[in-house]
Amino acid sequence: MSTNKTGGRERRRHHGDNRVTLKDVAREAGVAPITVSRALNTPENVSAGLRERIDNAVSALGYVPNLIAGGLASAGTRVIPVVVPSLSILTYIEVIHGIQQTLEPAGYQVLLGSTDFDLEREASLVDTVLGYSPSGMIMTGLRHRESAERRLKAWGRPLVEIMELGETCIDMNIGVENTEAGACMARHLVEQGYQRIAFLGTGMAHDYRARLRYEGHRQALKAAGIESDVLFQDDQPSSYEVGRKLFLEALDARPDLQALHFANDNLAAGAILEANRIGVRVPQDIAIGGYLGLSLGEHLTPRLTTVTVPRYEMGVEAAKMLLAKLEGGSPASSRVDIGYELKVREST
Amino acid sequence: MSTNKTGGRERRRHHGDNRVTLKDVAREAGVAPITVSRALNTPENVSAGLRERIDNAVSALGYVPNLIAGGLASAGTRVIPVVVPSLSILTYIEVIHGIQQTLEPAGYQVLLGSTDFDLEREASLVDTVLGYSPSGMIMTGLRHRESAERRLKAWGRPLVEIMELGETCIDMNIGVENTEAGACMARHLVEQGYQRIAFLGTGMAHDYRARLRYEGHRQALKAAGIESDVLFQDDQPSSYEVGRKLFLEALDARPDLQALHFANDNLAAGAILEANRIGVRVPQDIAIGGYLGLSLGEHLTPRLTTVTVPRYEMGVEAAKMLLAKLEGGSPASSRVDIGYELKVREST
DNA sequence: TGGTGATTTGGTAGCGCTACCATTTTTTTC
DNA sequence: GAAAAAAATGGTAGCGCTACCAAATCACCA
Repeated sequence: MSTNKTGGRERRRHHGDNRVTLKDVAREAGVAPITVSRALNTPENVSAGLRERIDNAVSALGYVPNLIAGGLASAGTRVIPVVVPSLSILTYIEVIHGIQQTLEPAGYQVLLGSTDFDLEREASLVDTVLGYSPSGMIMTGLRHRESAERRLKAWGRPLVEIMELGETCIDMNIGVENTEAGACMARHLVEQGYQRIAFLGTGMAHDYRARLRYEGHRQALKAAGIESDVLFQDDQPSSYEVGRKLFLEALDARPDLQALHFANDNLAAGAILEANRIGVRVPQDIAIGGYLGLSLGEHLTPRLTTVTVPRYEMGVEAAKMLLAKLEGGSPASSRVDIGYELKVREST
Repeated sequence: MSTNKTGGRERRRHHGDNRVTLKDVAREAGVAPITVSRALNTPENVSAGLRERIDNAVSALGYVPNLIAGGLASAGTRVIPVVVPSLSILTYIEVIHGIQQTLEPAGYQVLLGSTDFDLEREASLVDTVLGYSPSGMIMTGLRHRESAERRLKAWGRPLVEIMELGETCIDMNIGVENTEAGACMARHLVEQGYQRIAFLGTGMAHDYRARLRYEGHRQALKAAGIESDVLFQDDQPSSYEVGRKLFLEALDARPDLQALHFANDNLAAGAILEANRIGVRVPQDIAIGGYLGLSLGEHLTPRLTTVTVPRYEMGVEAAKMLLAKLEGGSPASSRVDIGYELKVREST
């Protein structure tokens, strides 16, 4: 029975998991706890000899720091909440992937939050995650409830708003000009000689970035002298199935249409796959354009013309901006246009 | 200059963000801090009158609990780390989605970790995330480094291992019998009359669940009296592109093949899309089967025969098992076979 | 009306760590 | 070689919250 070195009534006040603590390491190494703390956090302030003794004690005891305690005592917990509208949309996943691949090697962990496009939920999620004393934070979009915005500003730590670009971000901003991107595809369709062009999207009631792209689409058509404005939409989240549905709906309702501008590649792919099935020729019978640059697009027949956005890279860059600020410096720029690219392929 | 009510040299020892604390609420409501804590955590132990006064103070001051401090003082932090091999594989994303949609409404936050299929990284990630005093945890697979396994056992809190099914889990287990699933598709192909069947997969060196499916495939073929065993593999992660590559490689190397059993639907979809493009008829020229049940499969021409696994549901169930245990009870079962289903469609 | 038990409130002592300052030791300088 | 500066180590006091126990209040019944 290993009573305990100190021999006392070690009843361990709380429910302690009996984890090895910094104190244990200190005892083992014969130094003060604070010195162990230093050896781990700012090794340059500890003499080489002690450092080694402490490192040995750490591995001998299998010590793992309690980040919660550290977070309470100092500041951040090396947690970075990432708040996105949805986890069922590939776009956000790819951004998160980029973020995660960049933050994890730097010793930060990603805390996931999703809002289902509901700004009210976003606001309450902000409250919750701020409770974890995060070191920084990444949020989607530039529009938030006033309460959330106020709290984030008061919070005062590094924050990157992604996906969208605007004048008035809280701290840092990286994204694309959605209006521009929408206009880009519309212009392309017009240049290809199409006149009767529809825009097809989903969930545009809550996804205002999709609305921005639609807005760009309309402006571009107008600029080209096309006044008619055809819109098909659906409330379900984007999927191949909804793309297929919107495609059939459009064919049925407006057989005269020459080109379809889909709000994203999922929808566009669903349309092309259905076209393949029912023998509609793309682009001869009808042209199809998308947005995002999903890899699937390149494997379709015909390959999908799309406006690609470097989603993974956006995540990486957002994380880098955050890291730059976390590590005391400041990012090269606090407002980054990650850009987009029109990929003209055979579907238009 | 608002010096401070107490009038003192309020230098605020640390770097405090000046956040409203429980103490502030207590002062505002005219009660002891501990009472506020109770009003928030176990309101049934506080009289209605006080409860209301405290609630008012909370919203008047905009108090948000510091979960870090709470986590340190009590036990868990209401954080649930979810450790997966990769965030670029749709399967894991869908599982995470299910987990997140179930845990978030219950007041738990998901902490994301990815291992890149490296058990060494997994072990160190386990150390890191345990540092956050999580309330519970979800991990992928049943095989871990001995050190990680030891720590998790010693940790003693709810843990669900997902994706795979086995006799010896650490705490709770939900998943599918990969060997069985692999055998299921192979049997189907044999029953359809195909004899010369290949298995095509990626990253099988590190993805042992894919190896298990291959193993099942082999056993089924053997059981059917087919001794030849053709395997094509690639080291890159699964993608449409790699599926296409493997498909062409197989056609080229073994023109006599009758059926291709792909390790997942991403690969199989890449193959069908390429077949469409180069005019290979599926299944007349060659049959194609997959694994997972990605929605894309249903939109291909021909539609993809696959073994579906309810990935989102697996996430939901894993989270429910965890919640059951976290809330003091115990899950209906600590080992759940989420099952799979052979979806026979036109590609075989 | 006093005594018993149930309910409600409060006090105290940490959870494990680090900021801040004090002390000791080493190095540098004239 | 002594004084001054720099570097290395330690002590103490919390970070904001909750577990545990003690005290006070209330309800109830003989």
